[in-house]
Amino acid sequence: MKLRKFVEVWKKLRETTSKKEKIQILKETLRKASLPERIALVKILGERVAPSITHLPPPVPVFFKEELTLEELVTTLEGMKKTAKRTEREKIVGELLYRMNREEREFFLHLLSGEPECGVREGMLLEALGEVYGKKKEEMEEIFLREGTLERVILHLEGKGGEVLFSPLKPMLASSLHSFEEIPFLEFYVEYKIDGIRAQVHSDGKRVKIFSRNLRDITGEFPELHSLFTGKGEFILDGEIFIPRITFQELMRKDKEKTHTIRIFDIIYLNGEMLDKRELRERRKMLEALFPELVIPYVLTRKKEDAERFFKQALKEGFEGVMIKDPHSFYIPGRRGSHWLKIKRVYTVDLVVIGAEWGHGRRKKWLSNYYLACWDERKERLVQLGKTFKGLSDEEFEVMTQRLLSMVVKDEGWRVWVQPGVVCEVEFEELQRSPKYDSGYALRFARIKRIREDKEIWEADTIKEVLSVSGFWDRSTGTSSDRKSTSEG
DNA sequence: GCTGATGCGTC
DNA sequence: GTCGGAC
DNA sequence: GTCCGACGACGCATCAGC
Repeated sequence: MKLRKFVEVWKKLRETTSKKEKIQILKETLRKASLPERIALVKILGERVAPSITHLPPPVPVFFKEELTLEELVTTLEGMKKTAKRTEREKIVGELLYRMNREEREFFLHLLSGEPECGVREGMLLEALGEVYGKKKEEMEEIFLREGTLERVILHLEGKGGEVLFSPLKPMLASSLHSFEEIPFLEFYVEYKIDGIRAQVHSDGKRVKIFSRNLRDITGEFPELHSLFTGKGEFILDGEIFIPRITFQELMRKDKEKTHTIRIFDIIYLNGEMLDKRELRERRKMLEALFPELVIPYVLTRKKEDAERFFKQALKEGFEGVMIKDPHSFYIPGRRGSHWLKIKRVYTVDLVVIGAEWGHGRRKKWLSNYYLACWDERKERLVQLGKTFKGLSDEEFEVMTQRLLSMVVKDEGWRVWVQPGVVCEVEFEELQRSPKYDSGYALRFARIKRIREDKEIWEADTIKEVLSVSGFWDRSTGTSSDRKSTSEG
């Protein structure tokens, strides 16, 4: 499909806000398109195919007569993301620009800014595809869940998919639970939750491939794990890669000699059979028969106290928390349902707001990202522990913005520094060493729990208190902690 | 060769 | 990753 | 219930500019 032609479609999509109309447009376009064109189309509209680029280069003359097609654009952009260096990137973008007319450039700029911005994403594309291939909505969703990407949905519908082994599916996700009281199951699994790297392991008995949470092939990054999975038949497993007793931050460091290990918590495919429609209970049995030594530590119970006990044990051993799972649940790829629940350790401290950034998009009108600080040891100076934009409602943003604006001591345009005055109760999941902040530490997953109107700034915590609350020393020295790191606030 | 900026991956 | 909000 | 936008922390690779 000529790019020029596609841009016409894109403009039509932008012109209407009607979902029905959009689907109609997509349907007609898809129907007329060839297979490669269809794939290019769903990729450009439904995925983030464009790499980001900060400085837009000028058009670079290129002696090339052929008119740009959508397919060429997509393959070029995909190639860029993989291999191209920055200078190379700019050259490629420049060349593409040179070959585009005004309207094509307009579209391309939108694309480079992150998204095509025509109000179409996976959901609508899926519906339109369904109409083209004469499939019901539920059927399409089913296929999409299993295949993971729209491209693979198309191949599936064309009868060219069906390859199960070595084509990754989206891993099942979990929702958060904040207390053990809320566990909704009569009987449930409680498993250790490991703070590592999600891994989907495929094997046909000889070859092994490992995929990340985002379906990237990470086989080559963990050679020491391959031999665990050969000679045991055909299967797909779901698990977590980690190194015992080290923090997530250390796990991310590449230059260490330490060996990775893996724990498995699910099996999705075994010797020719997809197991996603088998109950977890059954899958667990199969997994245990196949890899007894690699199964995640777990208990099966009806008692919430057991869960709590297991949670404490998990923390003691340096894990992140526990997962609670319904033994009767299916494996639903890509879904964040209520069949899997996670309960993680959280810490709470009182911090002072020392600055804020203006928001973007729907938060444009508010100061929406707050700089958080605690006292240094002598309570002489406030030192920053990172920032957060999470936890406040729209209403609270409004109030906070006005309040902070009245306290500005330095206005830098995109952000302001304010006189310390606002104290917040902040929840976070881990204290990390920071190369960036003057405190030397940063909070991971920080969010504001509430504004402490009742507290003066000198009642905020010191760095020493933050360290102690988060059990930082405990974990790095490997000694166990009895502190009240809890999920129940 | 160093430093800071930028992009992308993990969570 | 988390969170609030929109659908 | 589910999805989406708005953004957090780090480490690593790359590269521009010195």
